[in-house]
Amino acid sequence: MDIELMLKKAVLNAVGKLYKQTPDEKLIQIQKTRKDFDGDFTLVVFPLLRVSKKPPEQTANELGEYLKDNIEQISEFNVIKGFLNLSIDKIFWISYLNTVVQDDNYGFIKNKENPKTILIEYSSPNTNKPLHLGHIRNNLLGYSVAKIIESQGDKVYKVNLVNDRGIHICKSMLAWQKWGEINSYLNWIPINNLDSNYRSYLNKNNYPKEYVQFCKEIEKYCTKIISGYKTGNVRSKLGGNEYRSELKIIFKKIRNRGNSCEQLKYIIDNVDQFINKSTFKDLLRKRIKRQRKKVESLEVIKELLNTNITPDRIKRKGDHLVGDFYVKFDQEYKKEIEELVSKGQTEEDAKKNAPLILKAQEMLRKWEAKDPEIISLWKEMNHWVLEGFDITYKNLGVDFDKTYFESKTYKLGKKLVEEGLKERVLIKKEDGSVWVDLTKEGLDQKILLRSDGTSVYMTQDLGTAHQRFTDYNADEAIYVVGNEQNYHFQVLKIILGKLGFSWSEYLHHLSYGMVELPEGKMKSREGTVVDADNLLNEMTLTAEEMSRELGKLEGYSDSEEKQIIETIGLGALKYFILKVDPKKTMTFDPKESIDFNGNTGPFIQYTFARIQSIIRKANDKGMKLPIELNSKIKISNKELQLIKLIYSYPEVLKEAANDYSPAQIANYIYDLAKEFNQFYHDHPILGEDDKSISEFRLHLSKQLGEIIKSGMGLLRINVPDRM
RNA sequence: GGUCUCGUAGCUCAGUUGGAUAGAGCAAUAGCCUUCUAAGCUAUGGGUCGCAGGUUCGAAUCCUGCCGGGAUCACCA
Repeated sequence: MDIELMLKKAVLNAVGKLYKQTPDEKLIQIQKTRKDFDGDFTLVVFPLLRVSKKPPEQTANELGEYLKDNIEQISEFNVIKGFLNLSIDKIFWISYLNTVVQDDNYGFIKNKENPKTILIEYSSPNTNKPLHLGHIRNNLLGYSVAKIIESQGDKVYKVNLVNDRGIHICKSMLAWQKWGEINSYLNWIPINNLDSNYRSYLNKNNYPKEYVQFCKEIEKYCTKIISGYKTGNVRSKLGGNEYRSELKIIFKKIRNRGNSCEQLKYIIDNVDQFINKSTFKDLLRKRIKRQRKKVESLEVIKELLNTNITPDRIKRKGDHLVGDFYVKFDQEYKKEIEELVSKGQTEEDAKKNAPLILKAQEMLRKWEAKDPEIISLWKEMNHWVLEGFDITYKNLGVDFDKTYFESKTYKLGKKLVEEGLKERVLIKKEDGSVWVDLTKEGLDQKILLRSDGTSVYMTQDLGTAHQRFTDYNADEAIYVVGNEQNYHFQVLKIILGKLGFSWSEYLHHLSYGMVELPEGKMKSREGTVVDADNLLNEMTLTAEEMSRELGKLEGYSDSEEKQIIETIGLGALKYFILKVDPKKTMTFDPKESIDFNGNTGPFIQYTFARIQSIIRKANDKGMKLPIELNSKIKISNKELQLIKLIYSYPEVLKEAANDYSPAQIANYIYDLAKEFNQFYHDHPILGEDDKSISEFRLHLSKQLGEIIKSGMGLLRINVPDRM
């Protein structure tokens, strides 16, 4: 039963009876009474004055009297200025709570009539660099909105469109070809810039297996020889003391390099020197025949060091490795531009003429011509990146029903354009390029096919939109894409409309604001990006530190500990991002923004854990929840307030689904948790003597816990039973 | 320059189908752990809702102009 609807009808009825005139339904404004006034629902009477033709206070009083006398659930009313505050009988609220407790999917809509099929695209990464903070917002939003819409009974398909082709990936490929030898890579990659995983990995001496083997071999041979000299087993004619001292020097050099990381670099840098030393080689070859194979294996290792790096060899996440090369490309490209400028070219020309960019463009052409060598490199590098993304997605807790690749879809849309030309919706210019004229819509002209007949981004998006709607027979499609593309989607929608697709009006752009750092925008070229994997890691570390400090991790096994800190760290991050209205630009301060007190994820998780603790204790006591609550008990204002909050949950979900706004759920849950903590503070639950009241409070708490879990679940945030 | 968008407490954000005295958290200060988890609770201070007009019973919310920040306006994606 919807009490608000009932009230509305009652008021309509009352006005008709009292003033002999039925007002427009829109004039009946029922809203929840504000906290600082008595009452549950408020009727704003100002709009009704036209009908009543009496002053506001009098009108309100007359209506109040009538409603109190005629509506069973209305127990009290009061009038302040032009506001009629109505109080609903507490018996109603208690019985409402009763029905809610018995509903396992409270707030969710099941078996909706005519459910819609809705596609939601999010993430849409480029395969040339790892995911960053902006992607985190995108992914969390996309996943959460999908869940929220699903909760309202519609069928949702989550879709990812991976941008795996284009000049950007060629840049990484080219840099890999040029500076990808392991030797070279380890030389230019700034060790300090490597992520913490990699650093700790090096410090643990877990070198790539080839290096480990290499170092071991060298060391083994050398000690063997040296000890041979010492014990006199090696005859002097085989080498003499000169070898011995030489080997000693090599060892000393290696060992003087400080940490293992630098030792490794030193060995790699000087591998030629070691292996080519005739002394060393000859010694191994001639004098220790049995070791012949090992000498050869040294050659193999040398070979390996001169081959190109892969994620496997260095144990670096593939997306990060490819990202390294993207950055490297940019650095070298910049150098070339500077050089050309110093030789007298304008910057603009230099950007076009730099050899590197020309090569990258050539590579793209080869790719389009399906050059086998390029294609296989492209496949390999994309594979690395996608493997890396999968890990990040898994850590974030997001997934997809289907992944589209631009390499397969980029040619789509041409047909649509051709048809558009036939229909004379589009125009062909003299040079053969195809445009759409949007000047009537207050926009510019937009190109759809280049003069050489190839498609642009827009063409492809037209095609994928069409394909998706047909693939899924969808009713709506939502694109979770940053607000920098507002113009693009505006145009996309108009063009699809012009091409005659009626579904174009059901294409929504969920445009979210950028995530900025305190210093301003994130810029990958300037290194001011917050890497997604790093951030997730650091959140967990902070959570661990915090929990230890508070002594919350005592008495847990390692795996329980790990689970708790991950839940908390991730919860803090996800909540922080999702509580902000999607469309707003948000600021993220890595050091200060992430808090565990106040309006945060951990605060809510903590509240949930508290409730679970009470329930555990109740079970221990053998307390059972009654099927039917005693509706005659007295309940406090705080308790009433909590029931009213529970009452509004379904409405919050509905609004959040309509507005694509997880933030509304986040803020609601925060409210709920805050109110609960206040209630908890001064209402004993298990310690209450009156059994009916104790049962009621336990009931109430349990239900609040359920809603916290359910709401947080829609934000993809887990809640721990204890913390 | 055109178009779009945002501007609320020192900071991060709620609040906008027009409704009562504009709310939280962080930071600051002062309190509360022999009782269900103190990642909690209570209290204090902190505001020209960017500015100026307009619409009306009533404007942070709607309209216009201005100021300030951001995005976008490629035969890039």
